[in-house]
Amino acid sequence: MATPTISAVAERAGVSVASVSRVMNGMSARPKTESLVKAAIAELGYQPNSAARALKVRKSDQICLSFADIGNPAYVSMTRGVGRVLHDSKYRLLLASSFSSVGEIIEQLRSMGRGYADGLIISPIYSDPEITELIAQLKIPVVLIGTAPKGLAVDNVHIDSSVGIKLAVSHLKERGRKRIGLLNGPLNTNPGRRRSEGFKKAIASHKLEIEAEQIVVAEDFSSQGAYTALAQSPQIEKFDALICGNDLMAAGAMKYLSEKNISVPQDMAIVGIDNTELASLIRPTLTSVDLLAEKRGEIAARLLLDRIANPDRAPKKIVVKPELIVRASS
Amino acid sequence: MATPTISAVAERAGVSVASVSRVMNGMSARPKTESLVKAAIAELGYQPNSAARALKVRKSDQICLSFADIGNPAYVSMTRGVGRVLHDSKYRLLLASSFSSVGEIIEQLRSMGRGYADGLIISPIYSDPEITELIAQLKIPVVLIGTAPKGLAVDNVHIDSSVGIKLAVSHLKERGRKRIGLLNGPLNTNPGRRRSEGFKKAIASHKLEIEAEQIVVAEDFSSQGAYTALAQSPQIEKFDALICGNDLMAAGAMKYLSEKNISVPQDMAIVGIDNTELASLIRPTLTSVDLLAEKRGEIAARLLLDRIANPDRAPKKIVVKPELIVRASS
DNA sequence: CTCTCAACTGTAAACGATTACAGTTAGTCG
DNA sequence: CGACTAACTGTAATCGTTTACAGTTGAGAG
Repeated sequence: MATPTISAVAERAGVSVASVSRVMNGMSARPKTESLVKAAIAELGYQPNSAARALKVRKSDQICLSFADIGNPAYVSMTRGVGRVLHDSKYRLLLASSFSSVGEIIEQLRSMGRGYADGLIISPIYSDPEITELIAQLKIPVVLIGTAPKGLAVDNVHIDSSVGIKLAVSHLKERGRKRIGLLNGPLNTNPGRRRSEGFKKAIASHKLEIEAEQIVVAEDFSSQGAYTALAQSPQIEKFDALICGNDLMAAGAMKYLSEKNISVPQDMAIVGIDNTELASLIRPTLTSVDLLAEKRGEIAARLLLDRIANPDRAPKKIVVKPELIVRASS
Repeated sequence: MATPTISAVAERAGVSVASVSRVMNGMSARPKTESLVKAAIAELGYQPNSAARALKVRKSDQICLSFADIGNPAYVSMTRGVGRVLHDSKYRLLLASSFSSVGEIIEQLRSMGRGYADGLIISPIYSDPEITELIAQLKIPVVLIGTAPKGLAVDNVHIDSSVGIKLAVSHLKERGRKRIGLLNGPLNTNPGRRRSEGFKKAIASHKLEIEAEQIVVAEDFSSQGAYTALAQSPQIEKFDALICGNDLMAAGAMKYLSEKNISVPQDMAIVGIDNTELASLIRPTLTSVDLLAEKRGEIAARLLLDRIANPDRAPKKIVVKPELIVRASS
């Protein structure tokens, strides 16, 4: 009852291994050969060994998706988008998540040289020249989701979250808010940095109408982190609008505010980011900037498949536009 | 600049390929040999080809996690638990999600014979004799999360969700609720079926105190599905308590109720299932039965690693106890 | 009936690692 | 200093496929 090999099938069908291989791979064969082989395959329940095949053809039929933390809903959506596209292809999805340091990303990128994936979709939360260098040296196609370091020739799906913040700020301004805060996550991450930059730019472009602005940095992008950060920044309570680093943080902020009897949106407008399902489930429903993570995952996966099929085309950069979804909180 | 092979390293170091392999795998070697090899590896940036290794040693260093839908928060938590455990091992995590039919699960199980995973953690949403049969025939260790078909000798992590429902019913009864409904997901799924069974049992054991009970079946486990199902079951509004198939459904139900001006918990107590982060973020905060998905994922991963290390031990069944987390909604 | 040639088939050599087995070292002891 | 032995090293076979190349087949033309 050992797992049948291609030679067992060949013997059973009375043909050569080459013929079996050819039938398996859909190359032309005499009808009689084909039926003999197919019968033998069915009888033995033969499944080709993927390692042997991978060794020979230098393809693993796997695609690796690599991001910081599977706990983050935005990455989950991204995974869903990638998964949906790959589901209809021959590729399997290898998840390389939960790296918590630059060193780990580097480690992971190094190990891509072992050839266990035919392509990589990566959304690095940290920027680092060594990471850039490693990505550049990778011999498999790479799609980068997020801010691509200049000079790195890879396909790139980008969403300008600073535009998203600008949408939020303009919206708040139109609603007559004048004292706008940003409750951000850590600034040593790409998303954190870009949110702060975008916020400053947006404020600057409206500076006549804005009376006060402030950035509060939480220790992570969680609801608890947001709650704690607010508790430690009492002056922010005097503001009339708060943009939060993501929907979870917005929910954490709303929890804090309701405990302090600061009403949303009357006393304080709240805008989240990511437009996750959460936004429509909490009360008041949450205005949120949709960064279209699932769609970006889909696009990235399609770009990758396209690039695998067509390795020489020039790298593409696809820019996705954030959308502001206005609900009751602002 | 072709990828260096073990022979290149051997040549460079002036030793045989066998020695290189031995140094790579930590077997004893003369100090001089070891340093020569290590230097050559570093100079060439050698990474062993995983397919060649897999072919020879018949191990892929991959573990497959297979479940219905990556969109479901419970599975996401599970993935997180599995991921955390595997992160500290040599195994990579292969995700096989999004099967939408029995046929697809079968297809997937079949392909496990290709040897691309050393172990499988599966949480099948449907039951089917053919699935059972295929799992039994698999030559790699399997851990099943969920209800194991009798007679199937695999490691199993089980949570008795009917106990969870019982906790919820008892709790509601203690709070004086007498007309209790269950807003369930589809009954052709394992979770759906078990929730209904548990509900009926729990009601039966309290039947003196319960005046009315009803099961409403939504078309899926989503918040939208729950919302729609409630809208189509007006009589349920007369009930004074509603247990929901998961937290998302509970949120959907609460949305519907608030639109109908039925106040929670005064007019209607709500209990969710899964105790996701959502439960503490919505208002009123949601009482929920924690099915400990993340913990189950962790346990499953550990069971699998243990079984890989120790293939002959008897199958274990680990039963996890659901916990009722009481919050404001009940 | 033989020849031609296109279409198919089989043989055997890869792919890049691991490892049994035999051969080589070099250290120790008398 | 030589013999013995334990420890290391090298050669070559092997894992299960794919595929180049050469060999075979058979249908159709003459």
